Amino acid sequence: MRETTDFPAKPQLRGPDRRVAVLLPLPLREAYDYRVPDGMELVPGDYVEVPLGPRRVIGVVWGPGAGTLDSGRLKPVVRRFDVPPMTEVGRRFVEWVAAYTMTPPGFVLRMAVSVPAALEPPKPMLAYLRKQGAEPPPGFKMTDPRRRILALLDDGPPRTPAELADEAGCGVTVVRGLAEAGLLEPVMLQPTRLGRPDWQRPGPALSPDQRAAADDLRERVASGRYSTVLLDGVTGSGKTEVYYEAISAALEQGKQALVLLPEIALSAQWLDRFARRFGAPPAEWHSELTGAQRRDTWRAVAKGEVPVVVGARSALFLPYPELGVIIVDEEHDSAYKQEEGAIYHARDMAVARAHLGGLPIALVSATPSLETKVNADSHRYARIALPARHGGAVLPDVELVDLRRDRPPARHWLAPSLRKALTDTLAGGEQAMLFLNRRGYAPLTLCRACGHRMQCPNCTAWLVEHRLARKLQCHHCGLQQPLPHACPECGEEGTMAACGPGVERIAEEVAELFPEARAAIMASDTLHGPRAIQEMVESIGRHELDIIIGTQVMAKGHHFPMLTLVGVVDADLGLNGGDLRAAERTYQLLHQVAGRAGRGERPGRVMLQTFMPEHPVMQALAAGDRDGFYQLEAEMRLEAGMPPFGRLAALIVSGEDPTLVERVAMALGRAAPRSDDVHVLGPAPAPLALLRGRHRRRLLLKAPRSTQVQPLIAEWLERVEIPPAIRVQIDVDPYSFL
DNA sequence: AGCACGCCGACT
DNA sequence: GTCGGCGTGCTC
Ligand SMILES: [Zn+2]
Ligand SMILES: [Zn+2]
Repeated sequence: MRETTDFPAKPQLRGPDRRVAVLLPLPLREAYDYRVPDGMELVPGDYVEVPLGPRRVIGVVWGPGAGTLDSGRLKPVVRRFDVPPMTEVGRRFVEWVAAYTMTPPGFVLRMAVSVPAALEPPKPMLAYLRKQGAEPPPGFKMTDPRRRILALLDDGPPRTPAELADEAGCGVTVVRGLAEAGLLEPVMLQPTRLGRPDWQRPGPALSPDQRAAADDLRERVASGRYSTVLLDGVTGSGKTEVYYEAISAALEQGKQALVLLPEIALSAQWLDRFARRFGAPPAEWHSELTGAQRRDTWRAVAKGEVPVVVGARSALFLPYPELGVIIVDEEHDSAYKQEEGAIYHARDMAVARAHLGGLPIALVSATPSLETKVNADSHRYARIALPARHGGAVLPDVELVDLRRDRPPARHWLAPSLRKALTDTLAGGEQAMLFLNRRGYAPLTLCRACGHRMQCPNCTAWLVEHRLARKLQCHHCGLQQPLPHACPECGEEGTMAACGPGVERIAEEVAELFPEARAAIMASDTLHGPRAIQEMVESIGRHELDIIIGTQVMAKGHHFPMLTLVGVVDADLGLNGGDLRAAERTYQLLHQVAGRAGRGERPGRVMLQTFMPEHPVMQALAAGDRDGFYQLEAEMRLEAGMPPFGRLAALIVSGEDPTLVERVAMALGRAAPRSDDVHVLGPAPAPLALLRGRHRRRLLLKAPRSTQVQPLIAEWLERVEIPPAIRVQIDVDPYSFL
């Protein structure tokens, strides 16, 4: 079964001096050699434990040893884990991501071995069955909770004490009491696997357009060759049913399917819908999983027991034995860009993963990224366009509210026309949503006496007032402090004033305008975890709420038939600040928000409050002119030589000492590569010039699209000495300038 | 990334 | 006199 023959140079694996290169999940420059002890057989990809200095770490056998170190200094591999080895494709993917993002390979490997506990065999869990024919001992009171647990066990599989207690609504002590009385039969349980999605289950009837799209995708999956497809269709065009067919085709081949979603789009609604189609939910992979869930899922994926994974960007690094298709839903979403640690764009890495693995990938969106759109237009990617479904959603009517004329009262943010629309909607017994992508009560607090502004000491950012929590908060580093009564600058009391609105303040205005209406805030800090979101979503679905005031968490994937009015409180919010993608992202976000209005029978109405109704983003949204917007945006990028028509890479120089940061940044600026078509801009203060106590300066390299920027940057960095107190982060294809 | 080694300030 | 601060450097 376990062959050692696929090593390119197998002699080192056998014979007297057997050594292997082991890549460790640490930011080291290369793999380290280890001696293979007698009796141990290793293949590339094997997960192993090795000594490193005084400690033991896990690693992955990367290939035959380099042999540069004399064998006397080699330490032996401690043990091999009993898990299927990382595949060749998996290892090449780690190397590819490392090379592209200019991250040490070990650092990328760390994302692929993120759950060391998964390498150990699972500990069997204690579970209980009803012991046949056992009678309660004399004096044993058959209480209600005890009876409920026995009844539960009479029909059903063995369950753990925790599960039983949970189902019976009592404590685990009740279960223990029954066990001590000899009424339960203990059994050891292997971790349970959820039901497997069944590809043979018939799907729903598809429209002819959906059928054609689904057939196209099925064929690509069956071909087992790489291709990238843009699946382009508005909300309600039935994209999801179409890509389910691709998943079904991958499972039919005995391969796995991966669905990537922005983290906040991974809702209970999504999972339910999947389960209805395939008879079982997929495995989930996201930041809210517990350690045990992570461990079981990782191990099950490695063993080929998980046919479908749905997850956030890190799901890309799970140990799939043989992926058959990747779906990137909401592919335009900026949440796919990982900005901390290894900096990568999961959508782009997914395309590379598909390429390396020889499998199709579908990028799905109603508002594709300009990158993807241009790739589809130039036929680098295929395109499947899904028209709006007959009987499906009609695009809502989008109106612009010109805040220069239609002014809200002082210290209020809802314009008269939006107030009127809210009144009408409520009178009609329908629901409304007010969208403002800003958490808290007010984004800025200032002193009316001296003008002092409350700023985060660690970041270039205002402190945001959270009135419900009675705190000032920094949204970048998490700093919290109580609201000051007196101005910290001039000492005057009662002069601190809230400036501008957040969702909490909008909720206040709503309560003032519509005291009878049932209103609630939906924001990531008011809803803790997917369960809270799910409860809120159900509550809205049951029409227990009239007005929802929401941030980004409301923009995704939830559909409410009675929600017919969407008011965007500040449509201009993302447009300020000069970000390269500001217009594109604002368009995508507002388009998605608009899609929340009026599905099903009722027409929807969307009102965008703006100070710049003439802005192309607003005009395109109002006119429903998607193609016109993309064309204009593409022309501007082409003109400026910006992505997707040019390439960017950013160097972020950071450190605690601002003068040292500046000195290193200047040295990098002087050593920058310059030629006719490669330019380096900066150093300039980075978008957050101070972040978590570190001062940051940025240099931006701009090159033609065909340029390979990595070698240029590598040479550039070698020309400059970087002191240890300074960190230089490389962001190839920076996404956000903010 | 850890973890040790190492060389200077305030403590039992 | 030691305890401990974290700067620097190594780990096959
Ligand atoms: Zn003041
Ligand atoms: Zn901060």
